[in-house]
Amino acid sequence: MAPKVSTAATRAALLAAAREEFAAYGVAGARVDRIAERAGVNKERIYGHFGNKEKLFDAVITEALDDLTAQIALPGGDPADYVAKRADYYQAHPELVRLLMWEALNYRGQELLPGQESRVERCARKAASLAVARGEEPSAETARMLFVLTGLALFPAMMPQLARIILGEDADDHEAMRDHIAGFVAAALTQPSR
Amino acid sequence: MAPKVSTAATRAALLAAAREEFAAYGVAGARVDRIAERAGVNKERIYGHFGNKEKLFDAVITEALDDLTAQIALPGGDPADYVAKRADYYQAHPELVRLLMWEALNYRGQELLPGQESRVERCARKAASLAVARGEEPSAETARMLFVLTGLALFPAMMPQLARIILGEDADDHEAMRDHIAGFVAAALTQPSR
DNA sequence: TTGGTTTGCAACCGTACGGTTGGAGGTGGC
DNA sequence: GCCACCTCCAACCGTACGGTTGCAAACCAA
Repeated sequence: MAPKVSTAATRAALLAAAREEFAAYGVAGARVDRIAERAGVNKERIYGHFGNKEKLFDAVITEALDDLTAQIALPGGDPADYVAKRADYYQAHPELVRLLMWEALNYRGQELLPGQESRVERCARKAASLAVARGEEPSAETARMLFVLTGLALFPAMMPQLARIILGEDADDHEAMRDHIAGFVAAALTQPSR
Repeated sequence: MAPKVSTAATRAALLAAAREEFAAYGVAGARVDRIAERAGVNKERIYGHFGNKEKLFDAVITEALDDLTAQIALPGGDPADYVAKRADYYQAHPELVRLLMWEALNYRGQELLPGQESRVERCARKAASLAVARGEEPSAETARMLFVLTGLALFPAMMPQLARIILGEDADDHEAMRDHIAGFVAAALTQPSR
């Protein structure tokens, strides 16, 4: 049998190369030749390891976005600080933001891919952490709050074009936007919950 | 010369068909044969009117998103109500939301397309309206506030997959999410501005 | 030592796709 | 009435692309 390390290394190289290619171009725009070249592996190996281009995309999405939710810390006592840190993280990792967007566009109306259970679980723990920090029981309302905080953190990195239209030259001032969002969250959450 | 009405009708049919196709599939995934078929026009007419597939996409983006900003009313005295109405609008028009996302993914790091001046101008007027409603002078801060309100309204329609992960079955409860967001905005904006 | 399995490669295949071409019909100006 | 121009069509073209094939090398178990 061939060395397992080598087989695993081939697979890892393909996933890393595919992540870059799919982040930049999406499924339809990505090219399997470019992925193979970037990985330094023969393109037939993509079919050997993953089956076809779309299954490779599924694998990239599952792995990358699971990694993403693993990296993001639990909300602590300060939701404004949490959102600011997340906004910084997303700004620093636009390729992950773009994968989230390709995910949304590509899997519209579909069930979650297999393999996303831990991603769901981590988000449930984040919502629970947020509830506890607010002295509340976890509920649908705290899940919505987590979703809204996630949206506030993500949106600037997702929509640079819209930022350019609304903000003009200020669009590039990430710190100002991050601080504005943090202030917005602080203002919203110093009120007693509705 | 051929009847202008007929020429304009061909162009309009192509744009309408292209809007649906690009909203669903993006540039790379869209098919010019499908666009022509949907428009009931020969595919060569796409090249006659627009030049190539990407220029057709540019035309669709410019027209559709200019229409979008024209349709959205100015923020009035109640930003929470404004955001709720916009959230409802985006939920009812997912194809426009998707075009915004394709725009963001496709034109990363590029200058705005020619023809978007009125879109920029309308957004400037919205930011000004928001400032006036708050008894403030228009400033970078009110532009950021408009951007944040836009993000809050858009995010649920943009990220149904993430909604599914964070909210589970509640992801389909648009009214609950819209009201949560409106409450969040009301709470944030009853504070004196920082 | 041999045979079977696994992994990987170079070369190749078929077609789906964006785009082009040659010609037809209608219209208006002279 | 003729010619030039505009617009549109059916048929076509070349190639970029996802995916496949036949074979080689390495490894392991018997």
